[in-house]
Amino acid sequence: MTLPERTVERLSEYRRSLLQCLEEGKTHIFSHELAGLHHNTAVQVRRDIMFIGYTSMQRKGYDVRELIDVIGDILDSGKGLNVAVIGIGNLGRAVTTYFVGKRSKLNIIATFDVDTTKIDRVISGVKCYPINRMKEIVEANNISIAIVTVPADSAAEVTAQLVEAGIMGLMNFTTVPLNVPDEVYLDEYDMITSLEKVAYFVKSPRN
Amino acid sequence: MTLPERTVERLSEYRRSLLQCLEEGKTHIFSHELAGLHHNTAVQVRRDIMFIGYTSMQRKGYDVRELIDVIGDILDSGKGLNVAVIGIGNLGRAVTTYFVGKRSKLNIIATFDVDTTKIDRVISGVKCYPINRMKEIVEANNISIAIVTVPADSAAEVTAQLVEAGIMGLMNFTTVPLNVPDEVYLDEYDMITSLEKVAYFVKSPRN
DNA sequence: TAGATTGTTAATCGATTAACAATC
DNA sequence: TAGATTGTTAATCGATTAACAATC
Repeated sequence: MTLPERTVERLSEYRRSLLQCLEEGKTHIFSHELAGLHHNTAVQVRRDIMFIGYTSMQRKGYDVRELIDVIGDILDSGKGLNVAVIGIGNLGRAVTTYFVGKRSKLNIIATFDVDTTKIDRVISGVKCYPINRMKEIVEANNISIAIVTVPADSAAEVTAQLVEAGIMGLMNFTTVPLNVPDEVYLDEYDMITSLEKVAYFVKSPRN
Repeated sequence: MTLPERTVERLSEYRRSLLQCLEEGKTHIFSHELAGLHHNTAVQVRRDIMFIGYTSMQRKGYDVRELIDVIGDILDSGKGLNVAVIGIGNLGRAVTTYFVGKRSKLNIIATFDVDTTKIDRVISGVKCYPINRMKEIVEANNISIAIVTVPADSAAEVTAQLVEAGIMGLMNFTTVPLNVPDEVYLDEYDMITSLEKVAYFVKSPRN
């Protein structure tokens, strides 16, 4: 059974708030409290948690630690997945440093770039490889997810290589839409669109 | 009348493809062609275009140049809006260089940072100011949108200052949810959530 | 004309919210 | 108990897709 996309997103967000709570020594949390930490309602929270089949300590709220574990069972694969960042400009470096160190089952274990001066450099503990060794490294290290932060004009080519190398999930941060086969999961994030959307709603607020 | 959020996003994407078409000398485009450039159907494209009230040269497809203009009338405010980037680490620099130069009615005209060594530095032609001059600079330059790329632990404080300075739209790239008054438009983008979502759907493909 | 394409209404799908009985 | 909170069904909302008449 597959969860709704939006629920998956929120569970990821809840988990981080819950980890924060744990650090602060909070052992239980009510649905309305968790809702308050996000832009969200208590009903939504309860429904999301219903989806994953966890039930609370009635009357005391959800057990923070247990809920973290249950969300982990859903979101993390058993052993975790390996991730590569393709293109190590400002954005690639930002994304890499962002993720490394975050306790997570998702491990960034390689970066790639065409720029030969970057090869073998280590960014936040992750080594940079030449892009023509991609297939070899991806296969050897069982990398299943790629984060694409290359310039727009090389995006299509790099994507074809990634698919060829057997990547199963892709995050696209370039400004052009990518094309992948159906079996590859693609998440497109377009900053320009997001900013233009903000500009639109700043001017014409949703009454 | 306010357009659906998803339609606004797609219009922004269409526009960039159309600009690309224009450069390539293409003067007209069919709905199914435009759909093919995005992950999208011809019906969706026509419905989006219906919303903005543009009608095509029947039988020859949409006039590329005209459609660009009509989308511009909807998305761009008359004179354009001014934007600031708050926090000029890797991500802040990436975002700034990303936008500058893109022909757009959205102008990044200032960046801010706490790090005194960065003050007065110029990134992609945009000057960096100390964060304690925020209100002054925002007001003097009529900045209405802020892109927040500061570390998580200063996000809340910076946001309060931005709201106080009169910012009307906010893009949040930090890992913590922000709180703003109702009249301020907030777009949250969370990379960690996006990556965890990709990981989830890689493992359990939507049948 | 026949075929391709459009604009628009109606039906469907997916996600959120309202309502409420059950529990402590 | 009364009040707070939960889990879950039903209603609503928003966005996508199907269907189709109209146009060139």
